[in-house]
Amino acid sequence: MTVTIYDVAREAGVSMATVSRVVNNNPNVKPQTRKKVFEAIERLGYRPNAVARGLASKKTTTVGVVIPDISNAIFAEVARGIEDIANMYHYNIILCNADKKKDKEIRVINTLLEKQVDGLLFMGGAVTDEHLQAFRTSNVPIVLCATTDENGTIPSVDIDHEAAAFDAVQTLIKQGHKTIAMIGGTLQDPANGYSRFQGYRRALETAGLPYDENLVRIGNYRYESGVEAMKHFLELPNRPTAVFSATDEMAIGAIHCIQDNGLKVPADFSVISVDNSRMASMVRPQLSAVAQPMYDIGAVSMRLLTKLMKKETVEQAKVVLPHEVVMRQSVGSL
Amino acid sequence: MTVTIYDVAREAGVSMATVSRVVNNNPNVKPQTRKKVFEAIERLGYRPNAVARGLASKKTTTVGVVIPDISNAIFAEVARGIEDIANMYHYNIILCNADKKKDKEIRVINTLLEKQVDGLLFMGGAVTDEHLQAFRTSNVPIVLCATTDENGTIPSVDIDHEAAAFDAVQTLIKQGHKTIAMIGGTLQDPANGYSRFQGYRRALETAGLPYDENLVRIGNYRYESGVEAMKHFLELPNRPTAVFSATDEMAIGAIHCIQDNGLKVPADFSVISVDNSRMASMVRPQLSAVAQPMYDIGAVSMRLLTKLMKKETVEQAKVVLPHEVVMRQSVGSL
DNA sequence: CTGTTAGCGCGTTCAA
DNA sequence: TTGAACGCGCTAACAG
Repeated sequence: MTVTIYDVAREAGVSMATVSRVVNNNPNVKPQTRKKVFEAIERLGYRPNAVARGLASKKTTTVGVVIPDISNAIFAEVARGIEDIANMYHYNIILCNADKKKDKEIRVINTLLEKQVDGLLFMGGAVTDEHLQAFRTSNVPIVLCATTDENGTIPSVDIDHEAAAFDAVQTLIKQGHKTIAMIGGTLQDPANGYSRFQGYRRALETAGLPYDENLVRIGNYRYESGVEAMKHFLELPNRPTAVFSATDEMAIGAIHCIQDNGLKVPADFSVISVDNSRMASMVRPQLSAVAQPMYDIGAVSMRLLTKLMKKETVEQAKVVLPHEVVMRQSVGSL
Repeated sequence: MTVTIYDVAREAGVSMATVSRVVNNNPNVKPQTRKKVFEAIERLGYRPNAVARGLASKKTTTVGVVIPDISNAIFAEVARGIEDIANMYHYNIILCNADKKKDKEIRVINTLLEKQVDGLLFMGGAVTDEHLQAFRTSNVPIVLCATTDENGTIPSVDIDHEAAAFDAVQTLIKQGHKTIAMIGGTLQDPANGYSRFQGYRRALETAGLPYDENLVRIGNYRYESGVEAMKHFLELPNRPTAVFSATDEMAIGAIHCIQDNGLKVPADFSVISVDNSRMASMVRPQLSAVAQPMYDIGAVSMRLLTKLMKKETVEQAKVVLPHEVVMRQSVGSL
């Protein structure tokens, strides 16, 4: 049924070792022999079995990537960056959604390891001791993508979420805003949640502005929770004049909530967020946001992983990519 | 270094066959023996090698999915549907972006086959003879996802793109519109391009409306091409009163173009599209669109693939999922 | 219920 | 430059 390396060897009148050599581009083969083998391969329609190869060579040329949710535009962008670079280095990726749920994450990490991936890209929620434990039982390199572990022992590539949030809020402050609300993520989420909240507080503090817990609402990163949060702010006695959102989607929800209440952005409210997804320029007014280079985060982390897999020495195992605030139309001065 | 099934066997004082049995939940093992084996596994931290298993059993429990572009929200949604069901049936997915480029598609199909995937989900552009050729050399089931081949010989799951477009345009016609423009995709793309264009024409014809090629522009499915197309329409002497877009993104681009020119939707222009992505309700006015059940397309096609992989007989190898027009705010009567 | 024995398809010494 | 032989870690008969 399936044609193997033996069949090719017989057809070409050589040994299987020779076939293996030409398939793997080993230079120690006489050109004429090589030609004979290629012809036999062609004639038989031979397709190398990567599983057998993986067993023999202990390399699968596939890497595992655990991602929170591929249907989330932000992560999908990262995934594309990963796959492009993986492809460039002849790796394939096994993709697993884990929804930032610890149990699911641990589970997929293990099945990925069982499948003998050559490396692992982890994009998840918090990196707990259990994660560390699972990582430790593996002998393949791992890089954290768009996350970091607290003690920073694992290679990672991400932006500085705290600084990004700080810059966003400071932008608002520079425009004269003094009552600034925040729509955040759960503080359990170290990157998008906790760090961005810290940046918000530090910006307030630095400017000598008071912190008011009534001005922060925790959302789930999605559009709807943005409008919910904004509804709350609109009813406040000390209504804010600006809002900082941890994600584009929530920011857009907030903007629409404002507009639906007959108010205007940025005339009545300024809105800024972190992400700068494609959607930011696809709404009116166009959203001002701190740009997170999602594609690059994916690409760079995959590139880093290839180096690790080749056991190359890497100078910088913890890379922090730059962010930048891109001003569009949703922020105005007071 | 790595602990194998032999090590576990020795540690537990049984044969490797027995270890294999308990690992694979074979009932023919005395509970006590099973317990001994589990303990040994625990003690040694044994992790089954899926590659070796794959070689021996000729099954990898992984399926290949070739997708145009994971960073496109529509496809990402399909991918999520695929992965959820795959996960449910204990399959993993190897994801490959192919950008609807034939060469790239053929290439990834082959590497996927080399990796001995148990099945293939193909989501691409046109299914050419070369594709058919590549499919034929494989002996694993294949299902087309969000596409169809013309002669319909390959199992597939999709919506009826022609009918979806027809319904969208007819909605416009029912509101009294008589000059209706279309922003389409390349006619080379059988599903999103050609079929939707055919639906547009049939709707016009059915209503006795003339077809004017000046009223159709080909875009690239993205926002920017939507605004470009709309610019063109705005300058026409016989300016349309409504536009049908093949995708949400282009529709939103058109809406913004209209608004930026001081006109209003739906007062001055009605806009409708096919897709109904999350974005449709995240713009103002909210976009009316024919809903395409992307998640379900992914889920159903993966489910179909599992049946095929189990060699179950499937009644319906060509499933057409229903679409529905969801009216929001971007369509008004003339 | 358990163990023995063949492979699965290929990479890789080691000799020749 | 080539071939023979072994082993990668596991499943799957087949015996017992």
